[in-house]
Amino acid sequence: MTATATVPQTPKRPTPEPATATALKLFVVLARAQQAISERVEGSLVSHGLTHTEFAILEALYHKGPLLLGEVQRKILVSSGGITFLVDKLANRGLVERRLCPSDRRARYAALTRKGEALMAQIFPAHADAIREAMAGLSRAEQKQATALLKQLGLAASAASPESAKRG
Amino acid sequence: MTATATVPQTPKRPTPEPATATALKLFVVLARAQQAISERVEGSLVSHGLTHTEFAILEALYHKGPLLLGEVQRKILVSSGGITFLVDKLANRGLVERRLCPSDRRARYAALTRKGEALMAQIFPAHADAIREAMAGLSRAEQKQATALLKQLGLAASAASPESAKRG
DNA sequence: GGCTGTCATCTTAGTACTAAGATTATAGCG
DNA sequence: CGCTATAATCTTAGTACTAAGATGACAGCC
Repeated sequence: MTATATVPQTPKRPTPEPATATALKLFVVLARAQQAISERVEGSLVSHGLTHTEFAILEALYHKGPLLLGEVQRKILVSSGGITFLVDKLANRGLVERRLCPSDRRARYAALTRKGEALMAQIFPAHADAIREAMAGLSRAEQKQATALLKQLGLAASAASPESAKRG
Repeated sequence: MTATATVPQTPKRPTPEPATATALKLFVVLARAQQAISERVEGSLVSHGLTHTEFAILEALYHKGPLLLGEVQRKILVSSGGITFLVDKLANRGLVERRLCPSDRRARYAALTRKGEALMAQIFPAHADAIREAMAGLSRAEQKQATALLKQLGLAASAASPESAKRG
């Protein structure tokens, strides 16, 4: 690890074309906003010993009821190995259980246990509040506007990308 | 691992209050859009054997010139251990080098090597193109609108959150 | 019924990064 | 000058998840 003494200077780089510069700017701002929001909201999950992804699983089951592991996987966008790992962890904590599927012996449903239901009933309202507060930098109308723009953006980006469909 | 046979059913959950529902929706859409965009853009980095974070370091150095490790860290929002780890990796690949700081014997500058400069000159235009294409779901005006909204959102979320300032 | 391609989940090895802490150096005060 | 609090970077142990692959089951065709 050789370190060299020098004085730093800002380099000259080619200026991007305006349409590209606009896209680059949005890219950076989008990533920053998402990170800031996530960190803000994740704070309320840490105190319950839950990662963002674990919570996402609990939330999906809470609102949708029992789901096949593959359905959960596709809903929260994790790998197949990841869903096994995460459901194992939640099952070990007694929050989730696996159930047989009557029509397909390969498949398994993940479902909240009573303990998991109780936990979600307790923490989901606070989580929703944390999200509401995190979004308070925008008015309700602005939030709807942002939602419409981002939905359009996300759908277009997903539609043209094979990566979004491949996860496992 | 006990699995129980059952028929899945959708549960009844309390309906969130409208302002909260709007915020929840934006939260989901924001995360989805960010993930779709990231996956789309990261595809072009993988072929060069670079992770998103590695590339972010290279890009920061490419545009700003040599930076103290702590400056890089704060710019790309990683932990202090992370910056050491990542700069080590990039240095081992000959893309980045550490340089002494004349005024502070604790500090180190990270700087692109000639090899790193050449790589960035090669791949940054393609990366910028990938971003432009990923954002093509929105018109230029819509991109600017989204940028303004997200900037406001991100700044407000960061300002009220101590987590964004703590990264060590 | 047998066969083949595909699917659902699990297993395994690996990695990108974090949190906590250690070490050395600096800044500021008395 | 000495002391103390703080700062910059590195070290270490750990973890959340991925990619690749394995295993058993299902669907559809002949």
